[in-house]
Amino acid sequence: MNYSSLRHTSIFECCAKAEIESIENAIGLPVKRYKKDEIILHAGECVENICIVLSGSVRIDSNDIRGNRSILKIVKRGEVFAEAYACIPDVPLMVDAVANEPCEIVFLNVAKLFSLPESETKNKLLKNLVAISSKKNLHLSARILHTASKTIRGRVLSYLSQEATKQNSRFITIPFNRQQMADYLSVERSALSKELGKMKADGLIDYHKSTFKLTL
Amino acid sequence: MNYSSLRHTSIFECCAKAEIESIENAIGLPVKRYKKDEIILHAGECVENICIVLSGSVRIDSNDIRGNRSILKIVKRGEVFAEAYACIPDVPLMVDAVANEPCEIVFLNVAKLFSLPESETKNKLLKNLVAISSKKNLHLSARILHTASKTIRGRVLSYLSQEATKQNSRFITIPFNRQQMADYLSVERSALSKELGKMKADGLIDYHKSTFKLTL
DNA sequence: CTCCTTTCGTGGTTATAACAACATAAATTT
DNA sequence: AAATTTATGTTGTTATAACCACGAAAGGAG
Repeated sequence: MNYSSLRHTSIFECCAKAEIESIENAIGLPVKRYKKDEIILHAGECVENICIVLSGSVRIDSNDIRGNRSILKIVKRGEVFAEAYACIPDVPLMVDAVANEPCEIVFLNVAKLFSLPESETKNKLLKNLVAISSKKNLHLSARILHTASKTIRGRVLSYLSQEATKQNSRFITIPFNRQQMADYLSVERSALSKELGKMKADGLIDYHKSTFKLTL
Repeated sequence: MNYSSLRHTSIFECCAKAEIESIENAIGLPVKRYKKDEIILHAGECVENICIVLSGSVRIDSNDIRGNRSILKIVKRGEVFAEAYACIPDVPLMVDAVANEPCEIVFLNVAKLFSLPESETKNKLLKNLVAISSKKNLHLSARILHTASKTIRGRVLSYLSQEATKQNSRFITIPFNRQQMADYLSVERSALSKELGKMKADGLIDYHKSTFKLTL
């Protein structure tokens, strides 16, 4: 097992090598390698493992009934996925998890983790798990908030305002290009470009690429 | 303290009276009463307590920059709110929590809970916390999925399909009236009514009030 | 530097949803 | 049961965003 990589994952944060070993001995930490585009988890199946991305990256695909694929999320090295499903038994996956590039995934069985005798290490893991889940919660809630407005302008303002608050500045840099920003706000790219242009003309914002200025 | 009510909350699920008492002795479980429409948590403040609804109900309000109020959620008796914020220190609330009717709220300090020595009871609470958070996660993800489509029809189908899967039947009852369904899908009520009518005409669905039939 | 690819903005067209106003039906109150 | 309120459906109008096609700009690779 590659402990140095594992130590830098969100779920094993603040764990020493010995602690990870003790977990491995107690409940096992199987690793699996996947080729690019290989499916790691299929929609419909039930999972009982938290999946940890040791290397490479994974994309979470939503495939609605009529074959409309859309990428919900890219899970990067050190991050985890499927943890919510793993913590709620018997709920079938709504999405696919696919290797976005060659990757190694470590599987952590949650039920076994829970049934472990109390220990400092177990406690750390649970704490980390709560933090991961809570953070994701806040992100999901924020996105819902930002896509609540019926107009593109409203969505953009909602999103940029929050970013401005977070970054504590009216000059903000967002982690998206136009297409990604459009996807995040659930609008069409060119329509977003158009609206951003109008907002600039109206003196609401200024921008260049992914840097924006809110002219309050 | 009203232990019998507390025992039936999601966070204290499966805890005996003695266990709750031990938690109360160790970290305290202050209770506060609120009048209808009294603000329990203000947007902008940071919270460190999980808030437990002992009686009454609480509504989570989003007030965007331009005074557009919208009800994000009603938290009922036995449920908790603000838990995600409480688990991630120093993140300011994006929403208000307001007493929807006279209510009693119990406050559970997460940091204190985490720093408690390991015990069976602490373990139960953490497990419950993970379950609560994970469940909420799945709900939020589902909602994002359902509002991803750009058309009302797509959103309705996405939502109803999942409900059909969950309820394991093509006859489904949803927990919403039209207005609530429209809010959930982020569309306008009358537009939703219109589209539902069209979908019925197109033979896709049948419905009466809040019961639907997917004609696959 | 040139070629190629990707990203971004623009214009025009069309589909769609928001909005407003009203009608009908259902539920609640008295 | 009548009256009031609330929920739902309907119609028409208008604003808006999706969609399509294109061109310009930026970024990378050879």
